Amino acid sequence: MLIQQHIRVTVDAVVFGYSAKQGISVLLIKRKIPPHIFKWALPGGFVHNDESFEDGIKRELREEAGITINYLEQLYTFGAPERDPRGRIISIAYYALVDPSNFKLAPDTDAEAAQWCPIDELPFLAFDHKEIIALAQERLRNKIRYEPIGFELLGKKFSMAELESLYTHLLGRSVDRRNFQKKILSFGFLKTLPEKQKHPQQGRPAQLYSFDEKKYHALKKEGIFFEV
Amino acid sequence: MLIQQHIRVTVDAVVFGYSAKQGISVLLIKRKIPPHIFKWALPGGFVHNDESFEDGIKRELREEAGITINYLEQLYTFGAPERDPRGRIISIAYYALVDPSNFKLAPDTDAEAAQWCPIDELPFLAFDHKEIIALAQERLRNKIRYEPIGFELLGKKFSMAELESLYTHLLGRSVDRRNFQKKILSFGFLKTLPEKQKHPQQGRPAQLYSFDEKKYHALKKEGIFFEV
DNA sequence: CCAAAAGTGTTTGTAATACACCCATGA
DNA sequence: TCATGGGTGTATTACAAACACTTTTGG
Repeated sequence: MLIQQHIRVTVDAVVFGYSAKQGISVLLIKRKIPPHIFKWALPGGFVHNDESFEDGIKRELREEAGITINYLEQLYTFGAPERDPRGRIISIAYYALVDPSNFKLAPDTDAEAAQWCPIDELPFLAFDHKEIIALAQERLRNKIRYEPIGFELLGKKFSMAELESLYTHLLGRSVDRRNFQKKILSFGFLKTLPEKQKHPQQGRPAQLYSFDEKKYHALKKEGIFFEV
Repeated sequence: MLIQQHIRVTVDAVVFGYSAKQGISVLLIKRKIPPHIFKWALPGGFVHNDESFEDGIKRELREEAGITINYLEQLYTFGAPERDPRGRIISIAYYALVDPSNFKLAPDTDAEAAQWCPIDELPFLAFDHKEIIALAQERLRNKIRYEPIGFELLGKKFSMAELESLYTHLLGRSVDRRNFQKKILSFGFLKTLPEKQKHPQQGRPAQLYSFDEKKYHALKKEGIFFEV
């Protein structure tokens, strides 16, 4: 039984960014071709015949937004027969974590505009992209409970308060400052830097930390647990 | 930029079964067409143009083995450009849990033979299927720690010892019999049946239990945690 | 010296762990 | 009555959770 397939394959990315002001944001692009022309959508596009999914994602993100990715992981493959009006098009969705302060958004080819949108203020989105974001958010919320991937959303140096605020946003609830610090430091994958935060807007300058990837990977091998 | 895609899409399933004698097994089929003719492989095949992935999986499993699925979940999509000698063929992998005592394997169309193979005694497998099984096993091991999907591998009635033995196999370590029972019963989603195991080979007959899906789903909504 | 945010320890409750003897059955 | 596997309770330990005052800085 040989059936001629007409299925096309896209990759789409849910790119998460974090800033103290806006909280968790997602990168959206405004479509400049049909279908759903001028609607907001996830960055992504058709996979080339000879490239891996990850290469495809990175190419699209370069083309559409010019960003630097800290973490990239496959999320889920969406393939409902009616999800795209152009015919059978499946989407292999990835999610990515970036530090938005690291670069300026620079839309290039397929997208009219690339923009950060706070996760709680999403506009109407093309295709099933809202569903994809919802799944990515759930995955992220689960994942940070047993792997410290939250660090990928921060810059190289950060204060304990910034880290705590990030987790507060990710978990959707507040945590006790003292218990949080105790727990995080007990893992031993934070380096205490010999410098303090410069020019706080108000109050005492905070100790700065950085993430020690070497120590983290050593810990990870013996199985980490990370409930905060 | 329009690029003509030539990517074909398959679905493959890692079907887990459990028996007291063999432990955790995976369903394999012997290929009767090239490539990798006469090699063992995962059940699966090309997705039809108008069917969902899950429908495709179920159709393939019906055709190739005639089995009844208790649990089915998407695992990962494999798409390395060189993973199939026929060209660019990606595989959307699912994993499934079944109760093997529930049916007899009945190979039909594409497969010469369908057979259970203990997870620790896998033969050479076609394509990247060994990698797929490894990922499925890891996922299963993680998942049973926060959701009681292990029950899908058992029959309707089971003794505490059978359940414990299942978890021992899944987790790859032994657990304390008393603590295990205490923990499991404390969740309250087991029904104590008014009957005992008949004709034990030796020793005292065991109390039988069944899984109470209603209570489980109620619990699940308020977030279950299940470390054993 | 005042406002603002950072830093820090102790107590209490709860859940995980470790551990050993008696019970019911079939041969 | 013996061998085999099933059933059960308690003490200890470790970790999570709750909680408030002092310190440093800039204005």
